[in-house]
Amino acid sequence: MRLINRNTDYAVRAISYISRQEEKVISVSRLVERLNAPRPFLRKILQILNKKGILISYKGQGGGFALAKKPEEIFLTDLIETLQGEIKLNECLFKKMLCPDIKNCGLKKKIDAIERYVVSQLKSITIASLSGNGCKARNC
Amino acid sequence: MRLINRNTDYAVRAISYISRQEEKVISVSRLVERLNAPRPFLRKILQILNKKGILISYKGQGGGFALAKKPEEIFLTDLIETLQGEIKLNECLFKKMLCPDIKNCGLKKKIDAIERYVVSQLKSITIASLSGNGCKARNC
DNA sequence: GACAAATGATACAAATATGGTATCATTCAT
DNA sequence: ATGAATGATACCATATTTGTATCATTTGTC
Repeated sequence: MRLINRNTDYAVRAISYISRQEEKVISVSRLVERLNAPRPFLRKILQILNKKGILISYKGQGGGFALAKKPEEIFLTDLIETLQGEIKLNECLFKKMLCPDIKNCGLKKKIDAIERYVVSQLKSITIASLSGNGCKARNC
Repeated sequence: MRLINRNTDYAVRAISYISRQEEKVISVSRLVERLNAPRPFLRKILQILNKKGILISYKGQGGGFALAKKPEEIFLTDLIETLQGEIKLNECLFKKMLCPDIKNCGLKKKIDAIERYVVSQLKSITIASLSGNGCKARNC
């Protein structure tokens, strides 16, 4: 039961790293070196972030990835939703089969409330808020 | 990314159901019927809850499972921890490999705070609080 | 224009977690 | 004694997560 998986974690590290460099465009080779991430796996992640408009990619010699937004505008929820899918702590496991009246399920209501809180908290986290923190830990 | 898996969900349903019956001891056969759960799977769950002191089992003819505690004393966290393991939203994925200073990781700190909140909320949920709610939905 | 350095796209595979099955042993009320 | 129940445990199927491999396309440099 993890809120953040490896996709997202690599993404956070990569974006944080890029955001701290002088140069804007950083190659995968450099990221692989710094993050100790498996190259094809990291590439896949970066490609997705590119498609989603969080990064911009440049092909050809001297190419790589740059931020498409300011670090203050990249939210953790964006990364999670892009790389792990919608944030749903709740997702009832039985649907109509077992639950004649899912709307009145006490458990669902309570978990829903928790979920709303978690999402609201995650929404407040940006790459900038992580880096600013003196977070050398995540290699950012 | 679910807070509650099928183990726990079946457990909640089973315990809720038992708590609402006149008789104290309920057989697996009856639970299977009411909950529409796969018998061997449910048995495994009930056996674990028995070992953990949440249920009491009675062997032999007329046997089955009874609550070992009052519904107000059975917390959702107990069930989750017993059946899914410790509640850890956070669990850093890279340990020492990548993180030279995990204690100062900004992301970890933030997720930790969220985790504390979630656990505190889950701790406030008991079987009684679910059943009392008019929760017919979960077949309790 | 040729070439090498980079990403784009995509199919495949290994490892792990989750959900479920099967079977035999043991206990106990009748 | 017997049958109805749980105890213990090994196994299997499926889904998800994590990672690999490969070929196509783009682009800067000579």
